[in-house]
Amino acid sequence: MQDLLNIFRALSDETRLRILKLLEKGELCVCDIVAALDIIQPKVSFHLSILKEAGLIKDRKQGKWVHYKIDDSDFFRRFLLLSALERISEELVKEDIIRLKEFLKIKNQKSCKYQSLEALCCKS
Amino acid sequence: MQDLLNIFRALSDETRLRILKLLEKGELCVCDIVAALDIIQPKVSFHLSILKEAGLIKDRKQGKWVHYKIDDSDFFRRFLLLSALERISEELVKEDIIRLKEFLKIKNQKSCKYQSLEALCCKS
DNA sequence: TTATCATATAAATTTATTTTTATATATGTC
DNA sequence: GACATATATAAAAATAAATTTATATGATAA
Repeated sequence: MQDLLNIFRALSDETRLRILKLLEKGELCVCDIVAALDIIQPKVSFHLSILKEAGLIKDRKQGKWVHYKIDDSDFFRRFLLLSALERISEELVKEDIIRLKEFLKIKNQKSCKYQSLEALCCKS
Repeated sequence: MQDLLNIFRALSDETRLRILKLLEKGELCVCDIVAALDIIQPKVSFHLSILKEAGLIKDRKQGKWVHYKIDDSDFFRRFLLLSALERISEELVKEDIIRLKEFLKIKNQKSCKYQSLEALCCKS
């Protein structure tokens, strides 16, 4: 029961649904999400920890960065996410996506000055 | 979005899942639920109001009684409930069901002394 | 090795939710 | 009409969750 409650509790917050809606498009690191949602970093970390705790997302450490993505190892959770996120219109997260794209563009320009370093870059 | 948040918020509480688990078996009036869960009546009314607000259950007034049942008019909600409640083992709500059966037995003995009144009784 | 950057965590605060207690309302009974 | 019963609601209190601010950690770069 606690397992189920954690899942629903994790899904009952607007910020977390916005994060999930972004992660549906692919893996992102914390700073990407901070930029996309335009909210402070500890707040993002807090919400990511709840989503992770609920088994909805998983992380991957790479150097200074921590990348998060949807955890699709459990069928029920995956299916719940799919059917829930489908019900959130793109219109509602439009601004988030614009800010994310803008941020990724600048980030990818700044980093990777040398070809040889490209593989190490945070280009999620 | 608010609609979706209300649904998940409604589902992220143990008392409410217990109520839903009982209602899956059929319509019940408030006093049945109070007896089954063995909690005070205002608490039950509070949780029922949240479930109703989320569109997960609906009520039907009949004399002094208010009967509640799962609202199956929306496909997404119905399907969400089915897949969620399926994940709660019967073991966990065993006691609730025992108390409910006990209560219904006594209730049906007490009321309906006369055949002619039977149709008016609260026998959910 | 000092500085910087990305992220996490802790503590304090604010806000929201749940629970309890008391009371209101509405229906039906005597 | 006075009383009892089922339920709802309001107010107060208790608990939990989210937000902010400050700081810690750990990796890399200078």
